[in-house]
Amino acid sequence: MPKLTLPAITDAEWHVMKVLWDRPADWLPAADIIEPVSNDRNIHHRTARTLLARLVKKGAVETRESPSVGAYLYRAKVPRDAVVREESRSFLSRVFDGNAAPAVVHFLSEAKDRLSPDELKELRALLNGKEKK
Amino acid sequence: MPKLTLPAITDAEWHVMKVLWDRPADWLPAADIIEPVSNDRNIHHRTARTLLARLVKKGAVETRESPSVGAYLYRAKVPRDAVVREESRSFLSRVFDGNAAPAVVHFLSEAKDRLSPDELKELRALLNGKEKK
DNA sequence: AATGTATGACTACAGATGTAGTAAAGGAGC
DNA sequence: GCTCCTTTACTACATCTGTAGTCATACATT
Repeated sequence: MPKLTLPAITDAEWHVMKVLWDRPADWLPAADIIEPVSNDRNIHHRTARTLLARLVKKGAVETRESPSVGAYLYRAKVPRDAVVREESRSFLSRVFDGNAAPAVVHFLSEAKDRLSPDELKELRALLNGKEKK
Repeated sequence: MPKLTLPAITDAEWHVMKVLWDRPADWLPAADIIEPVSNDRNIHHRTARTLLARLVKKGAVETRESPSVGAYLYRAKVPRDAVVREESRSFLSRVFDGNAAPAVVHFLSEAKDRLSPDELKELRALLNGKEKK
């Protein structure tokens, strides 16, 4: 098992990955990926296609021959969670010297007055849950 | 007032900024910045110096003539808070679609069992403080 | 069959990034 | 005063990034 090293996903590439991650189980034709990306971000479809190609090359996306010869189907190969974890880790180490607590405080303060009651409850539960553990 | 647009600080540059941010009020000679950076990260001092120069160029660091002619003293020009806020904002929008709550949950879960009682207390206070507001 | 159209392969290209070398000039030591 | 070291200034350079163009091909449409 070649422990799939997480490829780095750049800013622009994230938009492509998000489309794929929204339907993790489906093999999508190129158009279904390129269109939303190029529309949402007002980017040339050529650009979106390049991003897709780069993601394939770096192993973040896998392909399969499509029924229509000469075309491919695409699917995310790296799981979103893993990438989120890795990005969070590197962000944390860079900006908060690796200390999660200040980061939590920061985001909490920023999000102040924008948290829904449900979210508040969830957070409080997390904090309390910890305690009991 | 030319509302100082925050320059983007790259990964490598962060290490330099951290040294400067540790003593925000002092004008430091180049050596005091370059040495720790190149030692800690095992980087050539030439490289550290280039990073410093780039930071000056992009307006993140300001300089002043030093008593010893031909040399400069350096000081952070952009405040750490502002950069942290901006980086956090862009991270949040990229990785968590701009929603702070999931991010808080994420970091909280990750930090689980590593939070000190004091940190726990602080977080709880923040959550409750919000409520009263 | 002729023509437009989507697709994939390859190319382009400026600016950012991480890494470091060379040149020039002034002070420190002998 | 001559030589060496430090500091700034400038240059180098491969790679990555964001952005997009060209080319050949296979399909779809008329």
